[in-house]
Amino acid sequence: MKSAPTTKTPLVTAISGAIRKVPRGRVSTYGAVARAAGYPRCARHVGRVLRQMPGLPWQRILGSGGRISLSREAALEQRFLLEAEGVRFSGRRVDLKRFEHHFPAAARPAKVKPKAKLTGRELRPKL
DNA sequence: AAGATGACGCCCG
DNA sequence: CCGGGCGCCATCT
Repeated sequence: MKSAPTTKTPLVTAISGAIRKVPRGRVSTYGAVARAAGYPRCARHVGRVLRQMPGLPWQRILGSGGRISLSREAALEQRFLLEAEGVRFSGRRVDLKRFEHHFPAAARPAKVKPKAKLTGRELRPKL
């Protein structure tokens, strides 16, 4: 097999827990889930968890801006499942204003390196 | 132990 | 709006 069956690291537990809280008819994003789980910089790992943990409402997790971040076919299925539970699309994306699930409160940021508070390109002076 | 990976996110042109 | 690039970071090989 390719990867470990159920690698239950704290990160996986926290992230899958957050994903499970997204109710039917609502959606969230990789980044939001990561933050809610206490791992603000681990948006990428959310996808990994969705892949390895069975039983998660994977279709409710979207990329930033409410866009589906899966390959064509899988994207079709995700959209289909979401529409089936009442989530509607505006073009290629879901209107997060109306369907995004708001997590109560992000657990205390797990031991993530303090690093900089700046985001994305900004922490790179590039000059 | 070092390098590669990836269901991401953000900025730029 | 879209593609190109790079930063993040836990896991996997």
